[in-house]
Amino acid sequence: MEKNCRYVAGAPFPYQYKYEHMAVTTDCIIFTYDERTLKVLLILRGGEPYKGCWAFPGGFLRMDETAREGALRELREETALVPEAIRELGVFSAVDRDPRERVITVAYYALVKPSAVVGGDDAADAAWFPVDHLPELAFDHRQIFAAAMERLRRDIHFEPLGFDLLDERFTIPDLQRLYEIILGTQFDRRNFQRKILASGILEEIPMPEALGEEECERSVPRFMSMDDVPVEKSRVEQAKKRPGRLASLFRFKKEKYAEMKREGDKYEF
Amino acid sequence: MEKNCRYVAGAPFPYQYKYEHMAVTTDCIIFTYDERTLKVLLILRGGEPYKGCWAFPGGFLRMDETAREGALRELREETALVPEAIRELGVFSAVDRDPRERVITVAYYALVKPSAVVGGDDAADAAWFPVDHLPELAFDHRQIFAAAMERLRRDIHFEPLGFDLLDERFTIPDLQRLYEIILGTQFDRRNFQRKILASGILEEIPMPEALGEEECERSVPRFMSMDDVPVEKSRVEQAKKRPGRLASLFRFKKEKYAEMKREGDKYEF
DNA sequence: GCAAAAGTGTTAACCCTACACCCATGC
DNA sequence: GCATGGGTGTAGGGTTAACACTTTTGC
Repeated sequence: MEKNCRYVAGAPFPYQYKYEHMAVTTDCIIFTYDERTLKVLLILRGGEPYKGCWAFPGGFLRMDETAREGALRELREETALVPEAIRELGVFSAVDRDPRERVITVAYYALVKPSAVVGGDDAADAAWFPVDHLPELAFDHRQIFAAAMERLRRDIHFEPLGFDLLDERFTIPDLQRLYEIILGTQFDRRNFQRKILASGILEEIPMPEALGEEECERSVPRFMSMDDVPVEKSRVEQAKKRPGRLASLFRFKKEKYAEMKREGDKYEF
Repeated sequence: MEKNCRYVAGAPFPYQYKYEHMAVTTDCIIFTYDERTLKVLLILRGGEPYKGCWAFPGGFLRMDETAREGALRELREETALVPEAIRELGVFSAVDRDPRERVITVAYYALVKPSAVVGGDDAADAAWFPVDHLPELAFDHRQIFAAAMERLRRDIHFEPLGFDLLDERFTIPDLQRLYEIILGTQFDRRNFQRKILASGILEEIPMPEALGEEECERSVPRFMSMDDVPVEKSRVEQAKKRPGRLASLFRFKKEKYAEMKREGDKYEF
């Protein structure tokens, strides 16, 4: 087979090809839900182009990794996050989307719990932004973001994505608020409760256990949006704030959902 | 900005880079529905690698075109087909999927009417294969095909894709068979009819017009699967074949569906 | 006690499913 | 006539949406 490329060790431009090649990058749109707000993770760009602009974490794809692996690697390097699952969002390939050279990007999106946001050292310039208050974004990342929001809205109907955005234990009203934010609609409180419970994927956490909140080490959010102050919202504090009956805590029954999927029962919201 | 690449005119390998680059290709999975069978379009590979194997139409992405444009161009060049719409299926990026060099591919899928299959000269080696009788495929195209089938099954629930696969005029029983093949299920004849009519996206073709079939130039299928003989199935011939009442002809009300989409009414099957 | 938030129950409208029945056509 | 396939109507069960009522909590 005729070779179309060669490597010239020591040359200033050692990778040489018969035909022009483009660069391939990956980008990750990471959502979380905290303080009743849907947020995405952005990185402040330290170098050109778009220096000083915010952008989604990502970078050039290596030769020895798949696009998915590359996306996860860049995300880990830049933010120390390791989401349970990332989903392919699509390819963005406008010819002039990067001023340096022809670059196409494979975008992924993922959902993380607020409690998953810990550690990560080389990411002094990472921050969470509410989805409706994004700064100016580098490259075509505004367009990528729009695609991610639309996709999230579509996918949440058929997969219990909301639970990936909430902490281990959550209340149903909280879950409802999340769905309302994502879908931009309002639901009847009572019907929502019944519907979500009827699906059988929730498990109530009995009271005694629910009260033992103090022992549960709550990790402090690692990245904060600009003018944020970390707020510890234990069940007790939540109760102290405003009147009204305390909501019960629930857990997502992962195994039950996995079983439903195996059996072919389709989850739908 | 520091340059990472250069062009050395006249050199045997004129495109030179500081960092290794991968190649990017596009592939198209084209479905059609003919003779009560769901089929995909394959190209017989004339060169290495996988010479003599069948593969989906596609090729290397150029520097001056988006992935979508590249996919459409390759498809046009190889098969003379110009589908109304192609949808991104996903990126396939296993590191060893191409023996020549590192190649990732952006796959698209599209649906075409049997009548759209005409002309195209440089495609002597293109052929339609029933989806359940595919030959051995080149590269990871078997895996790409599986993804395309799954995707088609998912998408058809929320978009009237079936109509893209049928000719301008079709009967409801034909449409039902198509849905059953794609989804692998059976529907009640009567409920199917009512449901699809209730959606309001079909328009009946009145009898006199429906009978004027002869005038309607039917294009002869351009590509045929191996052991196929072209069969002209006019309404009259269809009637001649087997007993039973003739089914009415319908047309897909494209404008009506576009309007529904604008209004936010979601189509669902 | 009062307002606010959470949880439970009820009813009526709607939709979907499973049929029964009738119409048109070839043999 | 009879078998085959297409088109229309209807009754019953299940689901959903809208709302009333009760419980728990802060002030």
